[in-house]
Amino acid sequence: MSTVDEVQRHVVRGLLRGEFAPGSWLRQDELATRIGVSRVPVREGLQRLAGLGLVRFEPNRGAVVPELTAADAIETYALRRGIEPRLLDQALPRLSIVDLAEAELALEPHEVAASPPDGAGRSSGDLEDGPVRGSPDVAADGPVSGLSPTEANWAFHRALYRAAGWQRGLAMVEILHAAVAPYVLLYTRKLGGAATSHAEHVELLAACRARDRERAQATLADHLDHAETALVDWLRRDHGD
Amino acid sequence: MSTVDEVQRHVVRGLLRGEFAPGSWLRQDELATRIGVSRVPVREGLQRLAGLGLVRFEPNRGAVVPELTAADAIETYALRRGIEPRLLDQALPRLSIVDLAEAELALEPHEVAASPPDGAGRSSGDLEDGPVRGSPDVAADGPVSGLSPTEANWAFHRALYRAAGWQRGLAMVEILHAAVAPYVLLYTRKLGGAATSHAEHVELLAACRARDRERAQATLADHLDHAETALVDWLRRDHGD
DNA sequence: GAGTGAATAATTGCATACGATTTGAGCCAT
DNA sequence: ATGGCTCAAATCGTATGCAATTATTCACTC
Repeated sequence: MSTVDEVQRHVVRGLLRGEFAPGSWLRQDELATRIGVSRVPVREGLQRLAGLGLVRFEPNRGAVVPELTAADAIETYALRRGIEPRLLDQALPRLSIVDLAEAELALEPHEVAASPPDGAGRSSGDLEDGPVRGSPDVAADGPVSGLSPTEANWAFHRALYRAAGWQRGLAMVEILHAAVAPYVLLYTRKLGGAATSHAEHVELLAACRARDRERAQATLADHLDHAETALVDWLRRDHGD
Repeated sequence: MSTVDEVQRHVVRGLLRGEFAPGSWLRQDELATRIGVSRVPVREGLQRLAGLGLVRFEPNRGAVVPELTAADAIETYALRRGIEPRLLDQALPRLSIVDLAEAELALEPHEVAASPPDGAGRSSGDLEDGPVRGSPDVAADGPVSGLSPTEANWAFHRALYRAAGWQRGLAMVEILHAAVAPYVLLYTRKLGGAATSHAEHVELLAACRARDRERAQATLADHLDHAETALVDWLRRDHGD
């Protein structure tokens, strides 16, 4: 895997785990030393993510994790409603035992103590921790252990969509998931909205096992509706946007 | 506009105009000298496009314009069917006179002699642009002149979708357009399939003017179906995939 | 003490440089 | 001629360095 790929993975993972708070700056030096490369491949990785819309480059200020408005969230879920049902439809008859097993695996609770979003990189000078030392560096992505809720959520959906064989569509949906992940994490931890989501996942998986297209589609539609409502409400209420 | 943005524009434009044939390599030195910068921002721009899926990086071999299979085309149009109707739906009640005028403008015939795909993205050395200063060609996107058919097509759709205010969705659709553009150009020029597409555009614009949602949606659906059929058929027949 | 402006530090964006990898040409043996 | 081997040219990927921009500190005024 190329260095740029590694950088991309590192940052996407960080986003899914809530390590990069919305509005925080992704310091190139910091990422470079953390990953162990120079700033050049770091910048290239960030540019990839910029292409995907997961970060935004501001002239002479670097890359920032975009903050989400309620309107953004509505758009994101509208796009998910446009894409995910088609992916599911395409994948459903092709789902292998492995896919289903992987989805089931992602259903187990995985909550992990993620590095709390420290308002990272925010100019306000309370980064008394000295240089960025001692991050456990996570490394290999082999065993499925210590997934954040959003990581597990994406792993579940991806397992069900992958069989569609739509690389581009899968990438697009991953982006949409990652785009809302920082916020989903926030409201999940505050409101504990994971219960209904989990139940819907179970139901969706059962429908997929039964190859019951109609039930699967209905469940997915409900799932998206509920997730959108929860996020948008939270953005409007607790976030003032 | 940052240098990376300029590179991105340059390459996307080249793709929409058919200047970079599918399968050809995007030589970093060549792009760098053509645009008048070093290879670093060129690479960053290409990485952005890689994030968008418009080019693919192969280790130690650089960036290549991906070739499309019939399956890829089917996926692309499925995604367009998932996204574009929603964009149109959202935009329809918000369309301004300017949007409609812009769409109408894009309807006029614009065929221009594009640099024919010269096989492998080999340097066509007649583009020497002495000064290292930012080349003033290409310029802003103000006047609509000399658009390739695919550029005009995208300009038309963009004009109708922009009012939705969905930045991410618009970007996604642009990617989908650019991804098939090289092939659409090829079969358009060979088979002259532009006639029905143009008629559908006219009809779609009229429906939008009348704020006739149902008619607009039906027209768009037909439009996508026809475009997909034409492309997929061509890929299967004349391209052997 | 709050506001202001210059000096300093931190950070970015890009050019250059160089080792590493791939491509291609020439040469030899078969 | 054809296939394989060697070496040179082309090209890539990344580290380093530097000018330019932005952020922060701090002395100074009111």
